[in-house]
Amino acid sequence: MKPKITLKDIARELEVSISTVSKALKNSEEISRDTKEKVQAFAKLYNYKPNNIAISLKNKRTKNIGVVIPDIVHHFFTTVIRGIEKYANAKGYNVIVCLSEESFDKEVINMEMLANGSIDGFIMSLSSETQQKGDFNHLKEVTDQGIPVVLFDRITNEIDCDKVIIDDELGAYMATKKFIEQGKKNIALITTDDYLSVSKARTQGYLKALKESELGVDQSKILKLPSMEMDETSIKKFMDSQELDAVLCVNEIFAVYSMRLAQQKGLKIPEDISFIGFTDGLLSKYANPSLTVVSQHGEKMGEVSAKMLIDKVESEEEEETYQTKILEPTLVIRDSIFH
Amino acid sequence: MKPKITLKDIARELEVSISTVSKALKNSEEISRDTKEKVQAFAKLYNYKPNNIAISLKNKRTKNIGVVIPDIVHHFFTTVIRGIEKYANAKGYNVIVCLSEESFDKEVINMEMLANGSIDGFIMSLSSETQQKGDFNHLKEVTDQGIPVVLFDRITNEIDCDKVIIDDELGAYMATKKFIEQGKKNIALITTDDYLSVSKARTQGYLKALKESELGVDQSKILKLPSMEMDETSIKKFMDSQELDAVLCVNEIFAVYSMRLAQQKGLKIPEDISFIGFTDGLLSKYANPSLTVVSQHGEKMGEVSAKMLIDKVESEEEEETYQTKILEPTLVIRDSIFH
DNA sequence: TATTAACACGAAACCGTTTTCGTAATACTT
DNA sequence: AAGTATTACGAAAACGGTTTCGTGTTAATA
Repeated sequence: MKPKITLKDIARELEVSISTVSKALKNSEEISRDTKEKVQAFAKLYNYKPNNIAISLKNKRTKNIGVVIPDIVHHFFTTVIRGIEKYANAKGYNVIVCLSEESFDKEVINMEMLANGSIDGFIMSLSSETQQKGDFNHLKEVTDQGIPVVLFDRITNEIDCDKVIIDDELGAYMATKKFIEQGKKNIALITTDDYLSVSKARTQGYLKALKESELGVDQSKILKLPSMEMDETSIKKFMDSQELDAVLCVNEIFAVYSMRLAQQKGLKIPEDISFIGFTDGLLSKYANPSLTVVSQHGEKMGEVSAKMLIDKVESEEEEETYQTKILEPTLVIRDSIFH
Repeated sequence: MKPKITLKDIARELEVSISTVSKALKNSEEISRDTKEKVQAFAKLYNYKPNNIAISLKNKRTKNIGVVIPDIVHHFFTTVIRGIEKYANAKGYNVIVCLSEESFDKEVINMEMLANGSIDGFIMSLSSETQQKGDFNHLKEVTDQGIPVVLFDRITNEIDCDKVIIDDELGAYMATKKFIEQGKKNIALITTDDYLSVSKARTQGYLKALKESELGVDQSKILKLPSMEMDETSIKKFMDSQELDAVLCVNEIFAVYSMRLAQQKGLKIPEDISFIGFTDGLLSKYANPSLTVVSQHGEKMGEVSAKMLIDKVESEEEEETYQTKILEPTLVIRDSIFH
């Protein structure tokens, strides 16, 4: 057990003042060559490293960023974290991850825990409960205190801050259009209630593509589930009640599950029925057949979010100008549709 | 913009000393009822919250725990994090996540970043590069400084600290035994080189089960890949060169991919060939057919690790006694084998 | 030789808390 | 009335750094 050594220890040992040690270690011009060498050698020998907490207190900067997300088991959030981590780490920042588990209360508690000095800024995606309630006071409090916030994916327009999203409407539009081009006539949508900002946008994209075509919209071909939670019964009932030849799903799990239902009915994919999902995860890649998806570029989204946040944290000016970055989704073509 | 209020602000405003404010807020007996009420009311009005950093500096306790893992995109690690987060959060701790990306250097850098006061302890799983090199000096340094460490899943015996693993050997043994019981004769293993502690243990379980049976071991039925990275070519070559009726894989991706290869050859699962993987992730559940797996109970593992760490962090005594918890794996039976 | 400049360093404030200890003012004994 | 106990508070140190400013010593200048 060799406990951490402090400036005071070095100062005592070398019989100089703490200030001298501090300056010597920073190679200050003020200190003589001799003293600097002595101090630096001693510091290296005893492996001196400044205490982060003390520096944070002095600088009022922690070099930590708080990430509050609804879930970590979903591939999309996982890749976003990776993107954040990558950028933040390169800039010398650490990432504190908090999970709201889709709960408003947990989101609030997590933010309060972090907002008292632990972090320099937040990157977050709203819990479904928060979007449903429409209560964003916890965000307002934080921004009021001057703590920078970047919202990604699940955002709200009621808070002024930087935002990063993908063009979900465009993604769904592209996917639906693809179905139409390939001659599909009965195109279903499996989504969730509109309170989730992403689902709403995706539904709009789907509707837009259909309205532009001669097919038109058939409300009975839209299944709105209460949440992103898997609900096998509802999906099965929906799939059984319809004559479909294409299905667009708001995530990859819904898509893979409904593919299986179709296969069980003896339908051939993609000849009889085609599928497209959202989120380019492991599931899509290794499903059988592999699933065509709208990729959300989670890692990129994480990097962009981290860059926006850190830029704001490190900028001197107090300009209150916020931007919303919209990333382009891309269609990753796999075997669940015609190539 | 209303910046954070400090004790000093309250003291100035109320014309009392900082100490009085501090004590009043803690409901100290020393302070008169009048003063306490006045201070508390003022604090509530201005939403005073103590600064975490200052408290950390004073207490030499951050209430942060550092989690260093090789990867976050894999389901197993993701569930472990969730388990850690859940337990840690309930205890008032925050979780700082760092990714080593299987790189030794990143692991070292991450630990050094955190070891200078940012965290009270580490929970980690070694990067493959670290296990390969066998260099654990960064861990030794940290434990030498008296920082508690809990190692999970990918561990080493060269460091004295608490450890949490599942009985990988048993898991593989159970799976292989299952194949044998179901009359399978040509049982393959797709794994990685032995430097990965988990792969080594799993291989041993596989070998043990075969040696106990009349089948015996056939080295040509074992494929050792250089890492957990997907290597489609090698797996395809291996699967093509063998007459197999059962395959045990060291993760779910290998398993799902080799299932697909078998299906492409026209084999029926599980009649002609059965599959078992490790890791009970989304992939296993939604694969077609669904994949039987050895579940590692990641979330449980995370909770146990967090509990061990926090117990150590909060214990007064400096007992240098370490334990290794071994969790039992379970077989989750799905359609890739006979029920 | 007196004045000034350069050099090398230390004292002290500061970041925001907690906590020990000292003490003035009041209340209680005898 | 003198001594003691209690109450209610403040001063100051401490956590581990950074940074400003002051100062004693030496060297350069007039």
